[in-house]
Amino acid sequence: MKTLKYSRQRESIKEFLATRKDHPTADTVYVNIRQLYPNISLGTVYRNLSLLASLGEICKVSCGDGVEHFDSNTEPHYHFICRECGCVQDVPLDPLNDLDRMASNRFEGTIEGHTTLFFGTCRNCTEKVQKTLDKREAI
Amino acid sequence: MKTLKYSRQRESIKEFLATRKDHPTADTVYVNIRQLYPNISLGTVYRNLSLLASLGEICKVSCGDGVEHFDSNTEPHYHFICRECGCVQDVPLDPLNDLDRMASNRFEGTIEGHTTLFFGTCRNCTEKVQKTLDKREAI
DNA sequence: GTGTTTGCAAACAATTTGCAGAATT
DNA sequence: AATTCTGCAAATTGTTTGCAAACAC
Repeated sequence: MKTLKYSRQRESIKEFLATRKDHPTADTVYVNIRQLYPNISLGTVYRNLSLLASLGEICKVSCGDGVEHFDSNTEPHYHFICRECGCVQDVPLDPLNDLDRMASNRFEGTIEGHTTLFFGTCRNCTEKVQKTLDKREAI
Repeated sequence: MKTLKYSRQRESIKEFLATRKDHPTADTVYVNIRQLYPNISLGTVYRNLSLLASLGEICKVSCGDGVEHFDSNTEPHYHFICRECGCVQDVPLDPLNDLDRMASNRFEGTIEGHTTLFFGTCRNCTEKVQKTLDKREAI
């Protein structure tokens, strides 16, 4: 029988994630938690992130950038990743459950859900690109 | 100036990928190409897969399973990953360009496109699960 | 006291890279 | 001849794991 025991490290990881709406990586969590618990180890961060994710208290977000991101928002929702700076953001769009039905109709197997990842240029990077163009124009 | 030179290894990687509609990983490509070129190295496979992907001749598919998959079909299309066996398949559903527009309306930044990954149980695994249930019922 | 969690370091898996020699143009 | 590509091995990166001590119940 495996009961769950309290740990301040786990608690503070959960709290930290809740304060962020970007989607930090394990390493970012580590660096930040260390300000409160300087002795915490990266292994502990990874262990707790996995545990919390398997308990459904947070969720793992894979964006194809080679690193896992973590999100305190466990409601299914869409994400965006910027091709310029790699930042990950939420897209405030209700997931289309129709998509699952449409896919089921054309797929031999059981479809349980989907994730959608938008890509493009984030607001900040779009502005930067615009400024660069403006400068060129001014010459 | 960097011109592209022919290489049989690269050619055979491209040909191999074209014969497969599952979405092999670099290692699977490696194991298979080795039957034709026993001396090929994993590094060469990785280098060529990246090169081909950046040329747009194949594409990289990230499924959140920790390994990159590669696809000879460069048309944008949706994918499915099985939670049981981890296999990756195409979902024959036309990508919804509307989604990009809907997301753009609610997002400050430039949305260029999206990928969608369905998850669930593939046909094979669904059948297996069904057989297990049948057996239990029969007792 | 029993069982879980931690910090640390070592292990691992996927991918990338440096380099001398082979292949392509 | 000039340049690109390959095989090999070593390096890098992100993540997991084994273990003794610390902590929670």
